[in-house]
Amino acid sequence: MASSTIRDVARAADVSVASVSRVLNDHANVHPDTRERVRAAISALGYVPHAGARSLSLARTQAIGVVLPDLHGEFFSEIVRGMDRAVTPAGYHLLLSNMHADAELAAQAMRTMRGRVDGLIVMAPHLTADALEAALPRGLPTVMLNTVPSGDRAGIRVDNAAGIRAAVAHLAATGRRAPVHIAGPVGNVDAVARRDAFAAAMRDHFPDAPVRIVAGDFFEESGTAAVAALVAEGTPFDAVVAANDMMAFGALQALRDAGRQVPEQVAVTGFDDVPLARYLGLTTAHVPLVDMGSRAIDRLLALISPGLSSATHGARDPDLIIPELIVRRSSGAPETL
Amino acid sequence: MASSTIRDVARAADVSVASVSRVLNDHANVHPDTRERVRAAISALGYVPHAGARSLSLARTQAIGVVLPDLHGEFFSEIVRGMDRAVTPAGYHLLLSNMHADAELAAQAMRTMRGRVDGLIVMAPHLTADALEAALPRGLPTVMLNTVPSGDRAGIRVDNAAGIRAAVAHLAATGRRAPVHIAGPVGNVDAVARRDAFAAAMRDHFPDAPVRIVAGDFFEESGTAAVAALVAEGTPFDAVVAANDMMAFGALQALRDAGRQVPEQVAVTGFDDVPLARYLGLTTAHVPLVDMGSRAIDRLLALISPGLSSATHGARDPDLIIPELIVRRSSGAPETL
DNA sequence: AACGGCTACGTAACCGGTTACATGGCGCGG
DNA sequence: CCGCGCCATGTAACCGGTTACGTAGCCGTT
Repeated sequence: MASSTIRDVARAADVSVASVSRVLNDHANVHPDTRERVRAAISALGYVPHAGARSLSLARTQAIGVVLPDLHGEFFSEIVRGMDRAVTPAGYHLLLSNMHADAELAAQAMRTMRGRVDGLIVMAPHLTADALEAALPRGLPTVMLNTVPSGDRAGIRVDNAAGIRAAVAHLAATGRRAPVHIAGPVGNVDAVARRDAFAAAMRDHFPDAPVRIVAGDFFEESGTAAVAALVAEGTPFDAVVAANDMMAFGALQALRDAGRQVPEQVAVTGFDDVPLARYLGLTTAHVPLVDMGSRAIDRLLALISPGLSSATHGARDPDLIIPELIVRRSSGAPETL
Repeated sequence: MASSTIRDVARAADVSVASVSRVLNDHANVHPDTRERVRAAISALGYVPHAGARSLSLARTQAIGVVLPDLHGEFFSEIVRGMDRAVTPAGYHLLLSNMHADAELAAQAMRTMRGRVDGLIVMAPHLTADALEAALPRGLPTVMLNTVPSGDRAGIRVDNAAGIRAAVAHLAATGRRAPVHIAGPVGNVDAVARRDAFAAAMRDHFPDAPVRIVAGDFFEESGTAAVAALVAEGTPFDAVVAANDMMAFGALQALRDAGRQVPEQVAVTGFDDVPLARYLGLTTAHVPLVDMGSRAIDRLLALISPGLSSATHGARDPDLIIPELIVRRSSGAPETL
């Protein structure tokens, strides 16, 4: 029952463990007869090498740790899918760990990765640079995703400002007069960048309009609540710029409940372009989520084994992703999909 | 740079590695002064224990392997989310591995898990029982998800027949006359069960109608193609029973393109109830995906440490999940959502 | 015949933890 | 004052692999 070890195989094949190891790893200098005997013993015993032990002696685990704040919604699952896509052909595995908001627990999560993985992808938009730097285990190659740039660590980021600017410019160009912003959680880098970009874009495109920003938390319900509150207060607005798609969906829901026509009376835009956005006809700043995931892995793998860097990505700064605005029904595009 | 080991800490604190280990694991019988010295040395060196080495000597990795065929779509991501939910509080991690269709590669994937994880969750609806049994490493606790029951292994399954029966009965009850089925990939257990259940349900509810089944592969495009083909051939039908939600979405798309009204002219039902289904108003057999994921983990954890089984689930056969039909717009429910 | 070099293989150290067992020092009862 | 037991701690084996290094045997040269 207890699975057999390399020594069992060695005994069965009447050779030393070294020879078994050589056969397993296709090393040269093994006599064909010996190789055959070892192979036979392996399949007779049903031997499967113990990856953990191998990792320890090679100091390579063939695994990549992924630390992220949540697995909710398509946003994260798309990114993880992208990572998986890139990691499998390279012979690596993904070790998932989702961390809680608390900085101490986050540090905990990152530390338990040491000795388990060869590198780390960290998505921690809610941590400060200091907290992060304190939490990261030393000597572990790390790539940050949508996280405050910290020291000289590699990171892949989305140009939040560009996405919001494009949305606001589009609203101005299509004749809207009073956009409001539903912001993401306080303390989240992306949320903050988007909020600031909204304020700046308002000054550029709507210098005379008040800058209205209402709080949200990136979840659908907060979008619904935000719009419901605006409606209840009687605040005038004819466009909603949500800081992410999920809140935009919530906003659409609330607008429907309030009997406001989209896009005739109110335009809605999101951010991320999760798959659902296409189905629901949401205008949004497209972020190549799957691609971001695989790109992060490629970057990390290059860090891990510097030699075989597979032809640097063409672009000038491949680490800054510029979202592209996809115009759909929710902001007035003719029926598509 | 190179991170320090327990021996470095021992040297710095002027104690033996045993004492350091005792401090790390909160063992009794360590003098408070010693404990303090060790703690100081640990933080001075920034020492983080090497989980791999620990695993090897304890023969416990605190990780669960998840082997699945694909990460595409919400189906899998919801399940994985459920797993993560259950695994984190137990102090375990998830090691993802998605396997390719080929049985040999699948076996490979499962084998490389040995020594990396304490248990395995296998979702392999496309493998035969034999192939599976041959591939599974011996002595590794395993729970199968939507997979042919093999030997006495634990497994969690969906009652495919019940879901399809409910859908067909609903269509009959609401006056449809000629349903067609879009089947899933050949060789997939769930797909086969659903197809057979459709044929059986047709005999029960529509004894005079022909049983029309068209091929699909669980992806959206195949649903679109299937309906497009039916329309092109002029085959009469007033209901589409898709073997999963994604194909149902594709069918909706194709129906819209063909100018057929849903649900007036054609009703559509899916299977799974992925989150998207609610947004698009799809009638579907609800499968508690997140719950299935966590339940699989609970089951596995109980297998791993038999002692502390956390109160068996109330139900009589908690391992067979009965889907419940959720009726929405696509089959004639009044406007919801 | 002596020697060098090559091939095939075994021995044992090592990766970084855990822990059974041994040990030394101390307090305490008799 | 002796001996017992307990507490705190150290030594070294072990988990299951990999591999540097050593060696035996064989061949070909000179």
